[in-house]
Formats: sequence, structure tokens, C-alpha cells
Amino acid sequence: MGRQMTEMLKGTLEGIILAILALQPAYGYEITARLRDEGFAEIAEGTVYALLVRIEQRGLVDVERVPSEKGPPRKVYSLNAAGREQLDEFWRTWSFLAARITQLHDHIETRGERP
Amino acid sequence: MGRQMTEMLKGTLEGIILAILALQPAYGYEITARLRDEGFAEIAEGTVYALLVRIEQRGLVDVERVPSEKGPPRKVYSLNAAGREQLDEFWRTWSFLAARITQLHDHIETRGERP
DNA sequence: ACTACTACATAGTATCGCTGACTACCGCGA
DNA sequence: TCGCGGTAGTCAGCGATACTATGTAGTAGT
Repeated sequence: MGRQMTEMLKGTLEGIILAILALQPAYGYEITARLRDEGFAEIAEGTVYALLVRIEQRGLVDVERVPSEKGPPRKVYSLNAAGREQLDEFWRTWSFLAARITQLHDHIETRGERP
Repeated sequence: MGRQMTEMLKGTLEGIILAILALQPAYGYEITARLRDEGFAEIAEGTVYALLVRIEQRGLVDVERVPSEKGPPRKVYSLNAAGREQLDEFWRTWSFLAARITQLHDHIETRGERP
């Protein structure tokens, strides 16, 4: 993936996954598929699993093992109260950042960088 | 600063500074002040200087030493062609990411996470 | 038996921003 | 005269993150 996107995902990818879990509980493999549907095509499986381990250890999700029809049992993650709180903070932080950056972008467009 | 914001700035702070330099050339100390004006109050000076070293090493800026009336000489950075190219890519990446995340946010709001 | 898909896990790497300290120059007021 | 505050830049060490690459297994279809 591009260096730019890789760095920009830091901090946001966690929020993105929390947001996906907020829509409905899901397991790792499913989340990677969901990410592809949402347009994040280039995010590797390993990345998602590592992140799920982290958010589980932080206690942001509840986990349930569910036998799968195909392959090994699934670890289904669902957002708990702490996770929803964290997601809220993610949106707050994101909104702040997005607002500032949009503002910067407008500054450049109006003041005209390249004539 | 908050962990969340710290992580989210990764990758974007560089773009933000390139954007500021696109408005007009500036030196380090001035940039930290500009950041404060733009709403990024909590960004440490050391962070800005370190970032400037990086973008200089990547050849995204031209540097000119200008004597200051107060204190040591200033290093005035101005965006060069490579820097503008990088800034363009920043905007592209940012737009992509912002669009996906906004879309995710809308999904949650319309489908209703909490009844 | 072989292949493909599903499903999860982990070790190692690179990058990034933060903290905290330090050097150095200037002008002003006590 | 001395110290203080503002200006200006530098650096080492740290923690967190996402990526790459690889490995482990179970099931289904041929």
C-alpha cells in the first residue's frame, strides 16, 4: 500500500473497525471482507487480526466463539459499552481533525496557491 | 495530547505542514504559531522541527537561512515541485479516507446503532 | 491426494509523533 | 549587571501503529 495511506490509517483504522462492529457483531475474516466492501481494498488480513487482538485486550469488545460451517471456529466480536465510548471519542477526534483540514484546504483554494 | 489524536495525526501532520507551506514559505517557529492559529494548539514544537527535518531530507522543500532580528537565524522552508506533488497526493489520500469514513458514519446513523 | 477457501495467529520491520531536555541569541526591566 | 521571557533550532529515547510474510488448521470439492 502507499506510504501515505499506511500512515494515515494509523489511529483511524481502529475507529473504522469499531464503527463496523457498531453496525453489527462480526468476526475477523468477515471484517476484512466488510472493509473491502467499504472501499478499503488493500488492508491485509494480518493487520485486521492484530488490531482485533489489541481492542480485545483493551476490553472494548466482547468475544464469543462460534463454530463455523467452513473451517475453524469463528471469534465473533461485539462492541461493549467501553467500545461504544471509545467509538464516540473516535468520532469526536475525527470530526475535529476533519474540520481543521477541510478549513486548511479551503484556505489554499481561496487564496490560490498556483495561479 | 490524547492518544487518539496523536495516532490520528500520523501521516496527516506532514500533509498539514505541507499545506501551510503551500500558502506561503515559513520557518519552524512560525509554523508552530500558524498551527495554533489553525486550531492545532497541542502540537509540540519539537514535533514540528523533527517533521521539518524529515521533509527536508526527502527533498520536498527548499531551505533558505535568513537572519532574524530576534534570536538565531531562521530556516525558511518553501515548497518545491516535489513538495507540491506530495501535497497533491496527500489531498487525494485524505479525500479518499474522509469519504469512506463519512460514509461509514452515515451508515451507522441511518441504520441506528443504539435504539 | 490435491487444491482452494475459510479462519486465525505471530514475528519482525519501519515510520511516526511525543516527551523532555538542551543550546543559543536578543532586548528589557529590576 | 543580571536574570527573564520570547525567539529559534536540535536531539535522544519512547510508545504506538500498520505492513509484510509466514504459519497453522479445518472443510469441501475434484
